[in-house]
Amino acid sequence: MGRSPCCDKASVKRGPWSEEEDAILRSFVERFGNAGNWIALPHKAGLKRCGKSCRLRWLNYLRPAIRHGGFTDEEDNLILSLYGEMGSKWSVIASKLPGRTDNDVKNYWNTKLKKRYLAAAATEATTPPPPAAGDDDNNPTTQASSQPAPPTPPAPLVNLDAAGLDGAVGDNDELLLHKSEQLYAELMGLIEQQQYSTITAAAVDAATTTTSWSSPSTGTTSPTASSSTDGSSSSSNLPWPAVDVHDSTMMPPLSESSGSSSGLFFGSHAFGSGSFQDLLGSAASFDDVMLSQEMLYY
DNA sequence: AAGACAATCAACCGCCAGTAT
DNA sequence: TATACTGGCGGTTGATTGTCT
Repeated sequence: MGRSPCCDKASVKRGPWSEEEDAILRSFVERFGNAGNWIALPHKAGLKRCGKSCRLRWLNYLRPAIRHGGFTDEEDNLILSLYGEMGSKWSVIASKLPGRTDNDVKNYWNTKLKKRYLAAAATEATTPPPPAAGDDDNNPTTQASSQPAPPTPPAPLVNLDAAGLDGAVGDNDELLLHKSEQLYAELMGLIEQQQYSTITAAAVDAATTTTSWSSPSTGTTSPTASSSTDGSSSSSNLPWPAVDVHDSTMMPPLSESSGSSSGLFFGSHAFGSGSFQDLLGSAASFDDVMLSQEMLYY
């Protein structure tokens, strides 16, 4: 039997992510996690993206404490050492390098380290082998000892399904409205801050050096700022505490999804499935969408 | 200045393993 | 037990950027 595709490729957007999409995905994941299901996430968040694409975007780019580029000599050596031990187990290797993704390590290997490795291997062929694996100089535990900041108490996550944010309107309308208004305000704050991120990035980087981390056992968050080496927006710009979902298994479990969620509230604005993105696509700018409030009520 | 080439890296693809039903 | 579904992974592609001629 053939394998069913994870999404309808004809109806999902592909290619580079826009700032608006990043903002939506970031705000959604930091608030709700992956809602228990990456495949269903774009539907709930109003993104016309494949769930796997959302997951990849979050894990490789939007996740807090991500570092891009600027590999240190220590990291180089560790990658070379681990590759020699286990080969192209990029996820394992990346797990030994805080803030690095498997994709980054893989790209770095293919573009830079591979040549060094092959050259070293060629040299090694004519000389005695190096010390066995497990050398303390490359001990991952030692590497991890420089890790950041202890976790701090988490911000409570809103349970999307339990809160009825799937578009259903029940007796707790006021509660929903309140939560929705908060979300809307937060999203607007994020967008506004992103407009100035270029200006403030340098100052933020200079002022923030800690990273967020969380406990898998508790799914707690560490709402500390993260530095960004490339000047891109980071959780430090966010108006709410960051949820660390370094590993998706760390995400706090949400209640069972009904599977029929059909929309999401931002502020007093209810977005049906895909409707938010529909508006984005038809508007001249993201601001146009937000300013056209009457369009958002339905 | 412009074209060719190389390097980089975000994103996609398809497979596999684990889990739910 | 069989099947379907999802998350995760490694390999690969292709657009963009930088460098060289």
